[in-house]
Amino acid sequence: MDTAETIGDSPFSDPDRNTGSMENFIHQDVSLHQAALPRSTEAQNSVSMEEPCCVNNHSVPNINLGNSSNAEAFEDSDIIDLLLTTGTSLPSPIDPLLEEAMLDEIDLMDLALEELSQAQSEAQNPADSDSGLSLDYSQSPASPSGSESSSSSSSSSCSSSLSSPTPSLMPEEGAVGYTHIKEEDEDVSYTHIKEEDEDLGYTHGAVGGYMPEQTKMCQSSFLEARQFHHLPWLENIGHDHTYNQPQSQKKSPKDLSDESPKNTMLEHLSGRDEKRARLMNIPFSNEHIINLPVEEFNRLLAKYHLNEAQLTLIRDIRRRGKNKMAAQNCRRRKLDVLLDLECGVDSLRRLRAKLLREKSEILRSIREMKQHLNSLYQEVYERLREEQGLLYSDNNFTLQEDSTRPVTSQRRSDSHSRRKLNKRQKQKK
DNA sequence: AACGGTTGTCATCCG
DNA sequence: CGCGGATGACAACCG
Repeated sequence: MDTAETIGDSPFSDPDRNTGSMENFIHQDVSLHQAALPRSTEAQNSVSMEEPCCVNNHSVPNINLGNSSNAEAFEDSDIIDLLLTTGTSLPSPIDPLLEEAMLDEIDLMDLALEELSQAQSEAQNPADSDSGLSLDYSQSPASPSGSESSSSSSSSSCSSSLSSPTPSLMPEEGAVGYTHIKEEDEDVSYTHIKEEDEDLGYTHGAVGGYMPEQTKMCQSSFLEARQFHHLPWLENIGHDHTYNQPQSQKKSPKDLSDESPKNTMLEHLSGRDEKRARLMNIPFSNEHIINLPVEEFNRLLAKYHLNEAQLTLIRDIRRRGKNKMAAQNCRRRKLDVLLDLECGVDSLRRLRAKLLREKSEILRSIREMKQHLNSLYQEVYERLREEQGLLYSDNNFTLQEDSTRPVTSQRRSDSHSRRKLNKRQKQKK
């Protein structure tokens, strides 16, 4: 069952998410295409969770299956009871009504789901397509690992057009650090440090914990949600899984080319720690302080004769820098978890709708079989009556519509009257 | 001006 | 024990 597979395919449990990500995309595209096709009876059953999920409740409230006016009106237990009782000899008078009502409800649900799918396919025009969006990720610098690169481009496809935070351009804010240093502008040249940097062979992005390998099932949901509600938080999420890269590398060409006075001012204001480092004559860049591995970091410290204040500042800078990245990772991860949960909810909703639809199909076939059986009974009874018509009156037969055993009781009464007749004949003898 | 979102930072826990 | 990552909490800033 594909739905079960999809449900079990939790983004957290998939060890090989990178390879599966593109397949998910293909599936989604196919599903979208299918969803846009005219609906057929068979197609109803093909609704699976491969369709783009993460349809937020708030974005399409009319499909909320939790709505009592919708398919929820038929509780599962009711349907099961219905299924169980249809096999009994007592035809429930509400059976047909219930079935019809349920079918109507399910049809309404189908329509709602179909409308949703069409809205999704319309939202994903070529310019907005996932692949198109992912192209923007070519801007992002080489990631520490190839897998992460592919992961980021695929899993965060819906977000790449979104404004990725460029902290390097943001003014420093928030709590004040441990070392309070009077901030003055001093022009300390780093020219002599460059050579040292190259010797270190330091690779950007070596630091970082969260290696997101998750393939998001719900990329399109971002587009949807943004399209329908323009949720501000969604505009900044975007599953940008290039968490571990130094923020200076995450600057897009657009940012680099944007040399407006405001940005230059921000650039100037940014880097409180950078200024402190200059003030304290720290002989290497903050980027190195933050991103170097411990061993190389210690080696670097050993190369210079630094006083206690300088060492303290360097350690603070390193700690703050690492924690800054960790906080960013943490927040993005939190959003990912949230989105995955939404995907899970949506998948379960779809599964529930599918199961309800299957149940209705089963009920429908049961009803047809009962009608067929009834007609067979009637035919048999007509032939019996033709053979022994004198024994029965016409009003003796009343076919009970939609009953499983209309003739059984009839047959019982027939045999009963036959026995009476034989008894009378014997008495006459 | 109030408010919600974003971001940096600190404190703390944990491996 | 120190280090580094994760995360809750807080504050500053922004739209």
